[in-house]
Amino acid sequence: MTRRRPTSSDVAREAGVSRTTVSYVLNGVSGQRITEETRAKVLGAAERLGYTLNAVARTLQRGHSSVVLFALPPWPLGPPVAEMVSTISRELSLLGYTPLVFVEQDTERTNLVRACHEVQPIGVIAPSSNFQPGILQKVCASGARAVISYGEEAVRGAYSLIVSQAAVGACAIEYLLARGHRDILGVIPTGGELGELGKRRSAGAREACRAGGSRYRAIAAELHQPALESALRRTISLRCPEAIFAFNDETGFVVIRHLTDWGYRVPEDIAVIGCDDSPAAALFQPSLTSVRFDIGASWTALAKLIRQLLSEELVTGSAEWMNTQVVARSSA
Amino acid sequence: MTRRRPTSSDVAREAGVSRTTVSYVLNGVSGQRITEETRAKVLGAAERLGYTLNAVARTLQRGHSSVVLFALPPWPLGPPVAEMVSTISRELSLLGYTPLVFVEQDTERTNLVRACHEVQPIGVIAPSSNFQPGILQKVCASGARAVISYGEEAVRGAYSLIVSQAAVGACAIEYLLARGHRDILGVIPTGGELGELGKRRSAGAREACRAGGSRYRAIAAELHQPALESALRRTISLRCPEAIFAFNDETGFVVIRHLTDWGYRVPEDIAVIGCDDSPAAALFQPSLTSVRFDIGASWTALAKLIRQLLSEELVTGSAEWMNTQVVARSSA
DNA sequence: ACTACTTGGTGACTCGTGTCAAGTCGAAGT
DNA sequence: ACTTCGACTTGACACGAGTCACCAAGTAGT
Repeated sequence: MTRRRPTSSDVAREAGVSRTTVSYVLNGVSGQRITEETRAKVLGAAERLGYTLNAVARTLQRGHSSVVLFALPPWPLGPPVAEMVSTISRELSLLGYTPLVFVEQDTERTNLVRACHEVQPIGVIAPSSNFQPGILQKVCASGARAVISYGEEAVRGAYSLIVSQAAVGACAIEYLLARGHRDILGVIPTGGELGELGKRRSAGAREACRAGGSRYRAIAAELHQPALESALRRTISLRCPEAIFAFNDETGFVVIRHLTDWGYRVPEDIAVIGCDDSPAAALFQPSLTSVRFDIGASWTALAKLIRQLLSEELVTGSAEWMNTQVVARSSA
Repeated sequence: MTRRRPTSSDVAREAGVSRTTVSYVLNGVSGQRITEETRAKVLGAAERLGYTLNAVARTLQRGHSSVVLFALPPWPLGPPVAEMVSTISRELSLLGYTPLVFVEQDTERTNLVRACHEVQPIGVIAPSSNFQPGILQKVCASGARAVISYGEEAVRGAYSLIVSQAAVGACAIEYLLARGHRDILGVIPTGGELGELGKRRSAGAREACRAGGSRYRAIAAELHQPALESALRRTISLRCPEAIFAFNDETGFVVIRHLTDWGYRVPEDIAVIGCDDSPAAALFQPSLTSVRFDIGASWTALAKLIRQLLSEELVTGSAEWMNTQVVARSSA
């Protein structure tokens, strides 16, 4: 039922020429002299047989495929990341590469290396947290010509896109400072990679408060748990903050709900700012002020960068790759 | 800098045996007699050299890799899909396969075939809308041993997971009928693939209403646009429905916001039910009743199915693969 | 001492493509 | 008649692994 795909030998036989000639014609090799007539014969035979080249064989011979592997961290990804994935996919696809997404497992980080061995991608884009010592070398040894890391810190030997979560926190704080708030409380969820993200954003917030001469406290607890509610109540009754910086919009929703339940008015008594600018933020009552961040101003710029990296030799460098911006609504 | 990876020939040389022996030892081929001493020599040499097998070469020889390609439709994917992806990834990874995600382009559907040629996956999981005539055959010809389709309709020749959007709509309506509502309005967004989804859910809703002896109207408009607001107002003033079925939670939020702005009480005057059970649904005021659907009750069951398909010959069949369930909250 | 059989291991071929060096055959130049 | 091109073709090797058929040495049987 599943017929064997025709090979270049089949095409050669059909066209009555040698396999070498077929290869030269189909790859448009320059420096070889081939008559228009022969070209036509080969092309016609390939067409008739429905020839498609075996990419795996070419990968074996070249040492790398045309796949660009895009590794994603294991935690659930929101709409901005989804958009990033689909846009980069489209751009790479237009450039003639085959974009594939690799979802990391929280258990083992070396799976990225396994995936690289499996498809020998020409390019790899992965979170910087993934590049434990030795990983980059293994990825390169698998044939990758360009490696791009994205995340908080730079990776030596890879082109690093700095996506700073600290900057997100700082952006939120600067907005609150500009509104005159001088006592700010951070609410940060714990647990797993989300907790790691939270620490980063909170650290950026604390630093911004220090620089702006403002007080900063933070409470950390698991979302949707009674522990968060009680910690929040205790902290607030101890000393009521002027504003609350929520790790993300969902945390913001929870905080606002509790505050209003307890009789606080938002934003009159306590202002609340979230992060991520999720769709629900505009619809919530009161509507939630949130930090919107675009990972990279222009996707075509990223695509261009990737093409450069792939066409030339392995280049290293780094770039700030995050725009943050507060979307002001009624909660702060 | 990027040293060549050692090959099995290198291991053979290091161990002082032939390449054949190395292959037999490393693959644990039965029916071959190999001394414990030789085994140890080979294993030791492989260890010393840090040998890792070149998967591409094996793919060339076997005709397929250990990659399972998971194709995703081009529209933005919500948290449930993200969870599905990450869970299936984990399960397949545990089974020894290499799961990779392929994000389809809205422009060209044949890109899936290109990706298959590039990595020659052993298994392919793709939306049923992708299987235009001829596509399945090409995917199989690229070496795939198991093909699973998911979506509204079944695909001949592939194992089909029926994921019925109509059932989601029907589930919502049945809940409303049980609550005694007899005049229901559907609010469905338009545009692109989301619109396609909407039509399906709305059709299921209409059918359920017909079966239950209830009236059903639907309005379709682009979300967050004035057109939706005016259409909603006009329709309601014409005849006030007892309940509103919103295509998804976000639509539900918008609807509730408008209704309360206009002085209607939810659910006393008009009940509202959403779909997707998004995190914000519980936090919204009033909290939004929503249809939760698990795509497949048990992921391990799906993993088991995949393993079966991969280990045995190509099997076809189909299964209903959707559980719907209403999460009752205050809005309906 | 000859054959039969087992043990332990190897040479050679395969998968499909790229590419380089060498060879062929006709036509044109001197 | 000899050389020199142009336009190919041919053959060979490489990429890295899997695997079938065979072989040399040792052992047992008669």
